[in-house]
Amino acid sequence: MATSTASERRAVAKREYDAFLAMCPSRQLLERISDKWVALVLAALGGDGPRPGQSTAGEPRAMRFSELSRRISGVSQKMLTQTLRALERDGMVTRTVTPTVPVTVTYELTALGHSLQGVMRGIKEWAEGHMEEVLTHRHEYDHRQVGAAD
Amino acid sequence: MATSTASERRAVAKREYDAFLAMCPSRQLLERISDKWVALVLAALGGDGPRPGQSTAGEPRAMRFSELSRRISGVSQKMLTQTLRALERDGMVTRTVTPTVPVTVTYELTALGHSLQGVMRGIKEWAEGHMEEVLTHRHEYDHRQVGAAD
DNA sequence: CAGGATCCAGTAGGATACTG
DNA sequence: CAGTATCCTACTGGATCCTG
Repeated sequence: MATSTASERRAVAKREYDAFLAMCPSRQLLERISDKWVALVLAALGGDGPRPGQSTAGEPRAMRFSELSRRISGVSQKMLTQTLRALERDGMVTRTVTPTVPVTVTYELTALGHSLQGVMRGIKEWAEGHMEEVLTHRHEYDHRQVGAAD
Repeated sequence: MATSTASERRAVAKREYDAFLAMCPSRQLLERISDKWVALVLAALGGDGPRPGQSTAGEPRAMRFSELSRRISGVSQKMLTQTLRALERDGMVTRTVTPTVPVTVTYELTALGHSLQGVMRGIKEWAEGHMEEVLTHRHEYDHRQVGAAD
């Protein structure tokens, strides 16, 4: 509310906000971004993952709605729209409408979105990279249930 | 299953698994860990966040069920149990039962869990650190709806 | 093509009560 | 203390239909 600069406020915020507290706004933000679709949309816009053909992987990139929809297999258009709206509202992506014959809409990461993507990329890559290990643990765990009682 | 080393398998996995694919196991793993409770439990066990009093912040630490429950405000015991079970099954945490008078159960991060926690910590901190910025964007966005039609 | 509006099933998740 | 079991609500999210 005061006339402090953004950097000033943010420095304070780091100490003020605590996601461990149920009532803290940062808790809601954590819930928002702790979402598989958010992770995948950011990853897609961030140029993450194996792309068919060569590409400027790792570079942020504007993508159309249908393009995103194809890339993130299994996402419904409702969820995609919803996720994009939320990300736009939070200032993570920009939505650009080009009034062509059938309208063209592109989404692109903002600086803020890109900073989050950097962090989220780690999550997705961790999941992909530790899959085997986790699968092994699950197998073991499930067998301990039916197996020996020790 | 084979006799390859963990690092060998992981190197392959990195290329095999793709969370963009709906059917890929890594997608399910991404869904699992893209959960606010997972993030908070890992953060708690990882010694994250401002702790009342001084503490060995940043160091993994064994915590009791009730302790976790208190630390993560707003979590129901059902969700906490469920989250801990899932994390245990996936090999992220160990559950230790000490047969004292009222039984004592402690949870602790495994090496695997700790590696994930390192990544997740970024998410939580990002949320706490960029709260102001996001709040500002939301405010702007919401006002564009009712405000001038440009 | 991009997405709003609806309907509706499935499930996440809270409240409560009981147990070793 | 550290759960398990049950009930029940509310929201998630998919499918479908419709519009600019």
